[in-house]
Amino acid sequence: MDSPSDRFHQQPSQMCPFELYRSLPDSNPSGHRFPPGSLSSHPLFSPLMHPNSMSQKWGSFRQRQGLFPGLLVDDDVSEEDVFGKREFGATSSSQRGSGERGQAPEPSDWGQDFARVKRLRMDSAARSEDESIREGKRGRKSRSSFRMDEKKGMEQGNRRESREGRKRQRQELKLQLEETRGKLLELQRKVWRVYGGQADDEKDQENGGINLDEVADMFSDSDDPLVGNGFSPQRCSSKKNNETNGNGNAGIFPETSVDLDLELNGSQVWLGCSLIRGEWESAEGGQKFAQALKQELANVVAQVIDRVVRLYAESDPEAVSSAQEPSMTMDLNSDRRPRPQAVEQVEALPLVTKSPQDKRAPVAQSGHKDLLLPQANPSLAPLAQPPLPALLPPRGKEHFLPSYPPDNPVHLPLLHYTMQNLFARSLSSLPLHKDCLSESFMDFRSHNSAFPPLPLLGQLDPSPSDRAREVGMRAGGAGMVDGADAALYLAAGSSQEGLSPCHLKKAKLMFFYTRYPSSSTLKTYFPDVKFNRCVTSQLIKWFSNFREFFYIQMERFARQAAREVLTSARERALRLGRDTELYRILNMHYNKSNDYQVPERFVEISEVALREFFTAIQSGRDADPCWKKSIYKIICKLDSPVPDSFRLPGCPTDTYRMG
DNA sequence: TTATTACCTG
DNA sequence: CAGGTAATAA
Repeated sequence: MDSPSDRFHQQPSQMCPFELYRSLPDSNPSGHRFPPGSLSSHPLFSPLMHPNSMSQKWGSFRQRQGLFPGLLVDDDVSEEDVFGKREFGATSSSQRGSGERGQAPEPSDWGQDFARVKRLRMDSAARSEDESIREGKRGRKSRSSFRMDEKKGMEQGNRRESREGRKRQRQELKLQLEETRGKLLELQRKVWRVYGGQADDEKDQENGGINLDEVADMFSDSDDPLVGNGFSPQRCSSKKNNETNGNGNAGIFPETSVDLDLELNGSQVWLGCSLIRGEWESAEGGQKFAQALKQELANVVAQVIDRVVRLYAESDPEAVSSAQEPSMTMDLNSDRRPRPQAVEQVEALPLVTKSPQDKRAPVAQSGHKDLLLPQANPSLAPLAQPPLPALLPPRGKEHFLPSYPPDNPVHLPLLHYTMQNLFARSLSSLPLHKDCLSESFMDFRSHNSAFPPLPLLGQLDPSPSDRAREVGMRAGGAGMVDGADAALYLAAGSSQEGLSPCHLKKAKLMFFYTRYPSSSTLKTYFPDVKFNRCVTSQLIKWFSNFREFFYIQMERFARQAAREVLTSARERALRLGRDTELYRILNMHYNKSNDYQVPERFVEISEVALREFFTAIQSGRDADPCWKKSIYKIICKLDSPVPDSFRLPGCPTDTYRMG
């Protein structure tokens, strides 16, 4: 047999750490990866769904691309800028030259239509400010209220005349709006086709309809019923805009800022990934697309962390100074804190809440650590309860991408947990699917220069996942969110000392590679755990339990095989393919959520163990009270190196498959 | 002594 | 899966 490492390194080669992305263009009939209503399900339009990001990101994108000169006017560019300084038609045609790129549908007529409507709107807006405000308020009033207004108008004929004229103007405007609206909708469809690609087009036939309509809604006046949509937060905010901004400007392009939990620093996303529209259609388009998504997620994560760190810094005056250091570049020297005994105390009492004096975080030098420690404390729950108010000025995400300090694994996990907490909490207020979370976490990992993209995270497990899934929620899961993984992240975030269900899950997956991990190995692969005697022995105990289960199954199936009379049946029973019952049991035990591909190596080792048990039983060695020892010895030597991805905090399982 | 393991039990 | 215990090795 090859050496363990050799054989091990063979198998995971073709795996893609972003399997999810890679499979993006494929249609997914079951649709469980991108359920309707999930933001992630419509990556193209997700920027559009965010009132802010829509205007900023997509706006800047199309500005860069010069795609839709007509639409340009309603973006960040002020109206005066467009109509006052430039002649729209000229602008339109000149931009068209650079913007067409050969394949875009001719948008100039739409743009001109749009400009006409725009002018009309400008005219009416130019009347007077208060008037237009009243106008807007009146916009949705009933006819009776109009009549009341007219009665008042009788008193002053001039006013009435002008009002009549305005009314006509309004109607005209409305008509044109309707017309424009239709064209906009069409335009949206074309944009969708151009950017979404044909595959997505077909894939999203079912939920794509909703999507298109939603986008159309966002670009249209909000007379449409808003009930029953999938994105109530955005939609509601958009509607609010329309109602409060009477003149309807905001209704057409709801770029008005709404304080969402996550505001994306738009241009970074699209500009950062150097995406040219044409590339989306090419073969690599999917991957670029995925990168765009990744980057967007990373941005979100970075900003959220930034905000919460800031928040916490504000809530803890003593930590402010450290929190205002450029983000999370961990102070590696923070361990030379003047009160090392505090650390000792923590380590000695891993399962006990920290003493109040430790929480004080007395020295700014150690601020990062202390800053984040309480995140784990339940008392901090109120921290992120409000939907994260003040938004920080966006910072580059590289500030957050942890340059993972292998020599000092204590700090990063805290950061990681902070992210986990954040995301877990964001779950409640954002329509993000938990897939997004996992991906964003992985995004951090994959951006980590110290650990290049993980090769081990593999393809779908060919074994039937149904049975594996019927277990449902994790047994030990603190299943707050409907997915075990999200819950695990949450749980992991709730204590930086001691072991969480997430750690248990990780340990189980590690068992696929190593049955007999040394304590130093454990320390290496659980960098987010504060190791003390108790925690170490608990981890060791876990692996002991894993082994116990493993060997019990092996012996059981070996005896079962030994009972077979026919040699063929016996041989069959000693095979351990991925379609066998024994495999299913093992997978169920160590990979309950079935979101990790069982390494081939583990299957082989299991079969070795099975056969060893079998031969021992066959030869009657099992009469010896310590007959298993020799088998243990054999299995002990078959440990494989654990993939590097396990060095990172958190579960390495949720990267490529959710369900 | 301490650490690790297997085994048993709940 | 954790607690307890005994055996064993360093």
